[in-house]
Amino acid sequence: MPRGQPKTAAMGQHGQHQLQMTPQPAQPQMQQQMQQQQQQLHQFHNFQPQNPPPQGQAASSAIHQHQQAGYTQQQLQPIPNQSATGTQQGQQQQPQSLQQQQQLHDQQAQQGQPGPSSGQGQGQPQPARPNFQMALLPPPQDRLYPTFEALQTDLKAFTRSQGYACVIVSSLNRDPDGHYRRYNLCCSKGGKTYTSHSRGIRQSRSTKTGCPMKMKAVQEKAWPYDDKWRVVVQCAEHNHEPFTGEQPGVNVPAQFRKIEQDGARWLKIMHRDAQCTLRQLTIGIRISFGDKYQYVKKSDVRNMLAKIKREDERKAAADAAAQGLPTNLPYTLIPPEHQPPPLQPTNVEMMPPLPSDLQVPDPDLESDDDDAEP
DNA sequence: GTGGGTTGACAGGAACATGG
DNA sequence: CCATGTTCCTGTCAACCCAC
Repeated sequence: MPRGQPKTAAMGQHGQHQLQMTPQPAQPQMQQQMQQQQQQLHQFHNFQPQNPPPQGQAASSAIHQHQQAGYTQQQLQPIPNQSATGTQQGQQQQPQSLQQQQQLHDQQAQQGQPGPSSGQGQGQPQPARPNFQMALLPPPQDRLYPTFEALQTDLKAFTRSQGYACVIVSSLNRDPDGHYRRYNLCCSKGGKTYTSHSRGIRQSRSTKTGCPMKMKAVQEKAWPYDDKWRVVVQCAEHNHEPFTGEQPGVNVPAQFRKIEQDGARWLKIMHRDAQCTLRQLTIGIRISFGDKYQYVKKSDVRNMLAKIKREDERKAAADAAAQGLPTNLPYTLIPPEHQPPPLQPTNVEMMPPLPSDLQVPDPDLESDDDDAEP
């Protein structure tokens, strides 16, 4: 939630928010646009993984990574003059000094242009409302996946190359085994609205922009799907810039900063055994896993260490409980040999039955019908 | 700069409503 | 019955804040 901005502005209905950067086409035009995009993607139906581009050719590490994942360069390469060109350039221009980047940012700020993430050509007049749509291409819809996990993995690789992330909005339509057959997905900048319960103590804000992009992942039984999973894009529009990845953690969706089991194990060892500091761990995990954790922030590492600590404590408590020991109680138990002997059962005198004139009928044995004859 | 506590944001599941 | 949308709840994440 942007600071000082009413919730309804940031989380408004689709197409009504202030951050609408893509002009809303008429409905038939949008359909045509989507069809064109799909045709563009369709020509890669039988694609083969490409060889890495030769040295010196403009190809970011992210593109290379997703080529390895099966995406062609053309698929991943946004159309020139779009913001994503700058996005990719931003990733390519890593050697550029922070000072230079700051100067560029300052120049753009003075010219009223978006930040370096929007990557406009220098010295040329820029449109006030750039269209980021081609940079944020929707995922291909012509692919079938054996599992939802496979779909998710492929989707994640594609959306990462396009500068956005997808999240699950809801899951539904369970089969007899209890497995979901459909997931509603959306851009991480969109999705469900959130009614804040903030008491104004913290200056926190939502990262949502009310992005209308949405799609669904469905497992369909009928031919030609044969119980396979596929993606159906319901709205391809975004209302925000793609994330740049120019600096780790800046503007990068949390979904691409998530530390998985391998990273967590590495952190655990380096923190506990090597006694590395938070700063050392952050730098270390960025460079030790290739591009996988290149966007991880210091706060991500700290939160992961806290999670590891919580899990360790939980495990220790579970082990203690399994041994019959107290877990997290503020006291300890007296050993059995020091406890007093158990009390012997004693005979308790029972109450005599009530006299007949003091007895009342049992309500449970009565009829619920008040009008019933006795 | 770092570690840790605190607190708001939000992902995801579940239940329910609605309409074809 | 199925598809879709909405709301509520809970656990986790993200980031603010402060002491050191």
